[in-house]
Amino acid sequence: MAYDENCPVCATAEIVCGKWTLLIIRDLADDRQRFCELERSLKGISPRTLSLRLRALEEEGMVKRETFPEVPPRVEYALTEKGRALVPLIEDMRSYGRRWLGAEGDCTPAAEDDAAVAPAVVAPPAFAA
Amino acid sequence: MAYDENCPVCATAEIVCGKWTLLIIRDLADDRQRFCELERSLKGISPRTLSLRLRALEEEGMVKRETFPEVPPRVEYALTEKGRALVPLIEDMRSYGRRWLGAEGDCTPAAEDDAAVAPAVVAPPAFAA
DNA sequence: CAGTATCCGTCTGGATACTG
DNA sequence: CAGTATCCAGACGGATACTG
Repeated sequence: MAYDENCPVCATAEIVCGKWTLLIIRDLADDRQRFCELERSLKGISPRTLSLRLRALEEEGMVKRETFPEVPPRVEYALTEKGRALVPLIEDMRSYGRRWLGAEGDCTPAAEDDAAVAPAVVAPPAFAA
Repeated sequence: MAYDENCPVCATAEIVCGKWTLLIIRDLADDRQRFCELERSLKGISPRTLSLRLRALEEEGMVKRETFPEVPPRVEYALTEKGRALVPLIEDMRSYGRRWLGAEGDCTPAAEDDAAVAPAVVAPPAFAA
């Protein structure tokens, strides 16, 4: 982009401006998530975009990526301290949206849970070529 | 864009995402500004973009436009209550930028004032064709 | 001064398919 | 599951010139 890097507002704006960035932070605010969980809660996001955002967030140090060398590959994403520091910003946005934009939904991953029971494993069968 | 309109965070994000939007709000936070003043403090913005943003902000009810039928045309922009409600968000961003992004500048229009003395009128001569 | 019109490049992000 | 590769459309925004 092209504005003053030294301005704290501008600098934060550059991070915040990505279309899904804030939503990812929001989804990660409650607890760590795996790639596919984010993919589901961020309904409509493409794997490419999610991947890009996650990578950028990781490079900026706001998200921590953890890999588990298991048979069904598992990767979890969580906020770092730097990332968590963004949460109040999101809360402000939520308040604003409710108060001035008439957006009443809560849009939290938990809210759109159809079955609260643990799905345990979605698809344990092999997938190797 | 394409995400949940009912989510307060998403709804606010759509407003906040425009490249210059937040900066305009910030510049208007202190006091009302005219078009050319914004053009100057938002160094680098094109009149087209400024015009578009201002118009959008006006339609969304965050900015109030006031015209003065004077010989050198004068138009001033000011925040509405709805627009002013965005200021705390900007303050959060400023704090974040300072604390985590190492952005130390303040980027306020007043700060980059070269000569504090009133320039009175920059170019009073006629400009009519 | 306060914009608008036109043109055009860039970047973002979606769709789809494929891999480790 | 967790991505990556490719292709592509459309939005965003800059430059420049011109008008009321």
